[in-house]
Amino acid sequence: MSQKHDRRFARSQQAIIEAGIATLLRNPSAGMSEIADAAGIGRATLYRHFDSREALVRKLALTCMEETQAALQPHEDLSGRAAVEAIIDVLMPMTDRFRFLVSLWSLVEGDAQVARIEARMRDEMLDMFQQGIAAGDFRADLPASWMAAFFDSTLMAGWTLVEAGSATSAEAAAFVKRSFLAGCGK
Amino acid sequence: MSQKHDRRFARSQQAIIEAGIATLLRNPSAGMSEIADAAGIGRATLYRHFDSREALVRKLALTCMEETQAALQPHEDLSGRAAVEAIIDVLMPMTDRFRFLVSLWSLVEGDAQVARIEARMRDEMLDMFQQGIAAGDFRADLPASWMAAFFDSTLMAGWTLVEAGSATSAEAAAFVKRSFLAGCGK
DNA sequence: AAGATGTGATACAAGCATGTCTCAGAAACA
DNA sequence: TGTTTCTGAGACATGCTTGTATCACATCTT
Repeated sequence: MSQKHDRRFARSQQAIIEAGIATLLRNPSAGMSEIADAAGIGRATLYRHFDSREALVRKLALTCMEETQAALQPHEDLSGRAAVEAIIDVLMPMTDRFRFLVSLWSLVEGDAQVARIEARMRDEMLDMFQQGIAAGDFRADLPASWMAAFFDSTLMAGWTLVEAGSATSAEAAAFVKRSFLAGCGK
Repeated sequence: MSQKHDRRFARSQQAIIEAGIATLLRNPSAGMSEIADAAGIGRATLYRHFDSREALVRKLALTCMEETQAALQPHEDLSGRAAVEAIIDVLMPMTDRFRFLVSLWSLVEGDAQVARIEARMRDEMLDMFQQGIAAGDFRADLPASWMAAFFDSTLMAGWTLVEAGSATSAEAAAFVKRSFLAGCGK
């Protein structure tokens, strides 16, 4: 990778991304000051890393998508129930990333690159469910588009429970698997 | 009811609420100008009806909760699967109302009255699921708190599908029923 | 150690949304 | 019809956020 920057630069960058996701998730209309404070850096430094608030939000969204995709990469070959279970196990602990995308979608949906990547990820999901239906793993009386929406929303429900303190991440993952597979499997 | 106002006043009020919900749902950071435009009224008039943006948002949330509760009222005596099916049928066409609450929760979660009403509605939901579990309608290996979260999220998934144009409201309702009851029923 | 690079603090200009006020005109009421 | 009530348009002050620029200082590199 390109190591063209100082250690400090990389450290700030990381702090910004982490704090940015957390802060905007908690308060979607947080300003640059609030984000800088949360990251433990000066506002001026934040602007040195990102030209504008819009650029920052965009970068955060892209990062979340990249990380999500990277986490799913190893399980690309799986399909049907096995794929669903693997994806849930991988995604449940990544609360922030996926949730950032779902909750703050309206902030980035206009961006072309973001939209392109999202479309690709969605298509992969649809394929996965389509395959599962064809293989007899999933019920045939529900369209793949519904399964994809249902899957995302069920993951969100799991995170809700974890955030509310009503369940651990592992417990929530179990609930998600049980309810989703019972709701779509056959 | 108290008819202490002009027809115009009532008409503006209604337009503001309708446009407010729709506009803020589309763009959570919409300003008073944008909302007034959407309602087809002047910004000054908007301020005559609501002292501040915060008061407006609060009113919108309370309205959504009232309408939701009023719609559910007639089915209060139902329980188990029948209750779930009835609630889905009633709520699916009310996309905006419930979705406003879910999507813009962070804007109103600080308000005491809003929180009180929300807590009551959630408790009623929990009771409903608890009863269903006791009656053998729902699986006993899933906590009622999960079922409540799962139920809300599945409704959201249905609305997502409708909004994306992938299904009609009736179709989505059928998907929601099928997947939710299969995912929690036994 | 010396130079390069990144940082925090601060000041600053500009834009935007908020909330207030006024006034002329339109619509409702009785 | 005459009076009351509501409205739209616009001016206005204010505060907040954005984005830029500067300077002294700290940290990294070599």
